[in-house]
Amino acid sequence: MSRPAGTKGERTRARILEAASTLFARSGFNAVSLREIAAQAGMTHAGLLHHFPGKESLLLEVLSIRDREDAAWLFPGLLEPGDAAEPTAVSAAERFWSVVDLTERNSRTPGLVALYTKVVAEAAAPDHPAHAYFVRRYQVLRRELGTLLAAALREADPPVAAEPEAVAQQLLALMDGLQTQWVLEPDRVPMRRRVEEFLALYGLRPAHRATTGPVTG
Amino acid sequence: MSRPAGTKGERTRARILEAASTLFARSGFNAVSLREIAAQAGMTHAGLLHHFPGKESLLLEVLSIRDREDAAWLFPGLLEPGDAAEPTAVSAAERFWSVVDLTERNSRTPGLVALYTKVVAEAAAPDHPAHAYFVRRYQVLRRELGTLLAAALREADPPVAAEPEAVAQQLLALMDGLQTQWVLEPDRVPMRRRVEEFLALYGLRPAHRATTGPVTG
DNA sequence: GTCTATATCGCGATAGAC
DNA sequence: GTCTATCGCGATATAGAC
Repeated sequence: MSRPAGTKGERTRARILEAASTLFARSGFNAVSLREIAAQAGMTHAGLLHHFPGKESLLLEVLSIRDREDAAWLFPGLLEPGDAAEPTAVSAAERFWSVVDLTERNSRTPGLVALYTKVVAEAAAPDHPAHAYFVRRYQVLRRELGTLLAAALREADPPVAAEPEAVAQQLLALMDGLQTQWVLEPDRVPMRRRVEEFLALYGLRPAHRATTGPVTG
Repeated sequence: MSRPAGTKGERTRARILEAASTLFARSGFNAVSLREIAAQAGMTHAGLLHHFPGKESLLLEVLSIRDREDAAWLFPGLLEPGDAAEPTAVSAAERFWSVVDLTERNSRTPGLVALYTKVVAEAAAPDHPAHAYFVRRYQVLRRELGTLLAAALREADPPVAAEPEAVAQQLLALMDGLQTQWVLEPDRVPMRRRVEEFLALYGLRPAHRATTGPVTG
């Protein structure tokens, strides 16, 4: 909470991001104007646009911070090798199921889930500022999740012969698609259950896990 | 191609939709202005907005026309009972696999797929003009696809005991999620193959189908 | 009544002065 | 690094034309 270290520009950026994060989470994307965000950060909207090229990129930055926090926990050592938690403290199987837990976590922040879905959809355009980011994101997730899945499939009840990266791609698609439906109709879409049913088809079961609460609430 | 029948207002609406469809498919959503669409339809942008409440709803209408064409073929008799093709000309199993074929068809129109994904994402907001439409769309798809799946599961190699609507929900989510990834990286996402792998887990295989080309090219 | 146009608003984005 | 000024945009209200 204390003032972040760094240059004045970096502190201003952080101030803007905090204001944007609060307002987006509260009111969505379209309903919030750059002028509001700028006012909350103590500037005009043109001043804000000196730090971020546009409104869309502001949303992307807010979401990718959250994304990076998740990734740092799930795949320690992937990003900044600095101060990640002890790398091999948890088993591959445990970390795999914590990926599934993200589904549950997302259920608690429907506003941001909807925004994330929106940004992914718009990033389809090759010239979109977030395009390269999402391409890389899915590549990394497929590979890392595939590695965890390979281990889990070997340990499965009868070991299952399946291409881990293909299953990872299916799993990521299933989770994304369930989120789309869940955002529309939360009560009719038991995300976690559908994911577990899917994994059970490959012989993967949650086993006896404590309610670890693996990711920051 | 000849002038559509109906009142003047209906003809104007059709003219606007044709202009919008052309321009959206060519340049996407954001890059096209209401003023351009209106000009191509021979009016001012305010005149256009007399027929459609906003730009978003214009896109929704364009996409839902296409959606309705698909639905009319897959689930004859669901909508206007007027002149649908002979209802029981094809078996449930055949119609089920033609749903999967839609995935292939979509691969040929990446621009519209991206727009569709974008609209679904934005329709998450309960007050969005398309919200009710998509809620109903997924309800109908789950139910109808569930019915087809129930028949297919009974005929499966060893008959599979699974909740048809739950499998339908998984299948729809998988297809949506695969589209998201495919739009970003067409070469790395073999949609059709992933869907078939998934259905094989439930004992469902395409069997010996001719290359029917079930939906209008 | 049905349709279209003019006028005005706040918006996101850009250019240039300080 | 922040501002003022300006642009075209989507949207709304309201008045006018058929």
